[in-house]
Amino acid sequence: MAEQTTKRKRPTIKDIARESGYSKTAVSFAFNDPSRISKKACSQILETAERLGYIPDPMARNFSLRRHLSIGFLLPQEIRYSLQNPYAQQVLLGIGSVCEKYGYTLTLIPPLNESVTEAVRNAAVDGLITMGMQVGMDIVSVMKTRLLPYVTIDGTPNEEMPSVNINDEMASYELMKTVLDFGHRNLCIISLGGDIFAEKATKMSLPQRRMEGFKKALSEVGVDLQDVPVLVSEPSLADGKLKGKEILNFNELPTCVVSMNDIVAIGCIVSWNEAGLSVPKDISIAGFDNIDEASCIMPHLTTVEQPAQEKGRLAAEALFKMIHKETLQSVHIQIPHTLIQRDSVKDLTSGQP
Amino acid sequence: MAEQTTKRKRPTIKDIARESGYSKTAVSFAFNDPSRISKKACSQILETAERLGYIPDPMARNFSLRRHLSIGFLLPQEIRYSLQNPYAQQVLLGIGSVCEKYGYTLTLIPPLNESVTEAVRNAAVDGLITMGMQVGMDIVSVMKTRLLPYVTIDGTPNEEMPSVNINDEMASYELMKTVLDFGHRNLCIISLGGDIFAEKATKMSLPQRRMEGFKKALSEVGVDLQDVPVLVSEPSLADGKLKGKEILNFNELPTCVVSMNDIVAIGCIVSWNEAGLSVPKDISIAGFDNIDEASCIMPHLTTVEQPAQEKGRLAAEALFKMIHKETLQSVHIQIPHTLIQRDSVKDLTSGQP
DNA sequence: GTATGATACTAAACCGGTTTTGTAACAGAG
DNA sequence: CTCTGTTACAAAACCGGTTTAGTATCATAC
Repeated sequence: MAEQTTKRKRPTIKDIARESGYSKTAVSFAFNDPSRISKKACSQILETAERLGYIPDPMARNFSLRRHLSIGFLLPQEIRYSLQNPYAQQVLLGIGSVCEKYGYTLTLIPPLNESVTEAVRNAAVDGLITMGMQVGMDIVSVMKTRLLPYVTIDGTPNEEMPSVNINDEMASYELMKTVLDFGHRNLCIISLGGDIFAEKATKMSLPQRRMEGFKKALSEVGVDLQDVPVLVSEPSLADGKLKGKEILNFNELPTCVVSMNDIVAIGCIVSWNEAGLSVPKDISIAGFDNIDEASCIMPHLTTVEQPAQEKGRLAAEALFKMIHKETLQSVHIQIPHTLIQRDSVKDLTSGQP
Repeated sequence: MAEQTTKRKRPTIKDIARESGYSKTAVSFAFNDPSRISKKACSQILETAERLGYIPDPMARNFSLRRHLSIGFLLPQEIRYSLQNPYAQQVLLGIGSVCEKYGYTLTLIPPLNESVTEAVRNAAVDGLITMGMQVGMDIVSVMKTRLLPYVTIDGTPNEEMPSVNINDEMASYELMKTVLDFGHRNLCIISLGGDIFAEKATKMSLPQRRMEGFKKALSEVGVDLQDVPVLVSEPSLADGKLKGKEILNFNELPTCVVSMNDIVAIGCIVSWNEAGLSVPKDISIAGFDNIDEASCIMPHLTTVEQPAQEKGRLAAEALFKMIHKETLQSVHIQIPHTLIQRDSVKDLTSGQP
């Protein structure tokens, strides 16, 4: 009854003030700007703090200073998908290295109760980096209402949407052209899906932009995009394997599969190998991203190199500029891509003079 | 001169109270517990909030409620190393999926100004997961002083150090025994390094524990660990390649390299392939972790499977238990490992009856 | 007609820091 | 000796919410 719970409580600045005989102000100065008080006061205060085990509460400090010292990375899908994708991992790495440089932490924000909007409302961050964000989404208005600076990677460049992109349409065009130049006409495309924004995708979404590039290359050789089967895969090895198997069940096996994503392409190769097929002898495949694994797997993957880390870095640098200037300037960064021709697409024209 | 900066300010709960004609309390209830006020009041307040573009400040809420809704993952080294390591990525994934489940964000905490201790002092989180933490480190006392719950993965199990581990000594013993059973005697070991705790490593650090396992297996066949060259590598593909090249310059090429880390083992294979060597014909190698890439690379890597995601998940679940019970109970979780024999270690005994 | 309780609200305290404002003591300038 | 400026500190306001304690109104019970 009379027994008191021994729930220890952290000492606060007030306790240190009382115990050391100085004021809260003095304690605050001792930690933040010792030049404002006498040497004696400072040492007495710090000693008291040490003795009582006082560490200033980071949350209270941040609240008072109206900052978080953290930027958020809004995950476009459940964590297990987002972080499973090596491309996203590289982007994360790029963002992270900039955070490190500025002494910020990096907050990974998964959808809250399956609601990305809710997650953004509650995010305790100074700015946000998103992937694949498009204008008109609820999230955008929440970020604007919160006056939260944001940058989107792989989203739709727009005046109210600072962005970092490669030229996806051009890159896809080049990739498809390479495949077509090798004589492939019986194709299959694997598009991107699985993210939370997919259902609201507009014409200018990332998969759509890449599809436009494919379409252009196809039309140049007289193939109608409508006649090419299109699968949609989540960006994971597992789903890639699944799509690979699915393709094996086609009435007519394509001579080449073009995937918008290396990890899915690799999944295909793995499942085809398991089924006894040899790549590119029996079937060719091209990917997108040039993740590290693309040059490890046999055969080495023909793909488009896009500097994922660089994307993350640039987005983060732009975001920090906004945070420090406390204004929402609009930036659009486009960085170069490179077509990487390796061994996964067979040349059907060779030997035919 | 007279021009006022048009720095928009977010409306606060006070503004909504004034504008709607109700009190702060009423506004708070409208958002958090509408049953406490009348329907009319609630709708008027929410309407006013909508009109003025009011979203409750997450920081102020969290501060008031003494919570962060975020747990921290303390990166043992610079971000570019930590997140480059597929093993750590899997751990992260495991932690993240639990955060998602509880509606928490996951804060990646890089060393602050190269000081992990400073980073922990300032971390705005409800709990911490660390990797390779050992008793007696400064960080531990900071976490205890802050009354911050914590769990360590791959650290030294200890009464003041809740932990998640496999039996590293046993796993290493088994791995080394496999190599020795295949007749290898001319070995090289690649140990773990590069993390911020390395210099303070005690006898019970992770590399030391694994070394003990190696030592035991070696002694059983009469080999002294002292006679085995040991390299230390950061857990990255790049450093793995470097160590691979270094080994090629040995006076006598080992018949088998045993790495404490798959990513480093893969780096070795890549550099050996580039040098024209064939694995395991010319040189064998065994790894540790069984990352996805271990079964992609040729030859498939002989390694120890440890459930990295599961480690992250268990650590996070334990941490959430502590957070919700608001007490620092000590837990020690050990999970099983599996030896995975694949094709990267040549059987030197076959053909010799 | 008064006590009782529920309803719907407000005022004020609180979370733990930082920062502005104020003041006493003292030094140096004129 | 007075004026001014500086030093070293304290008191109080502030950040933007939540929560406790309190009050007025009204319905119901007795």
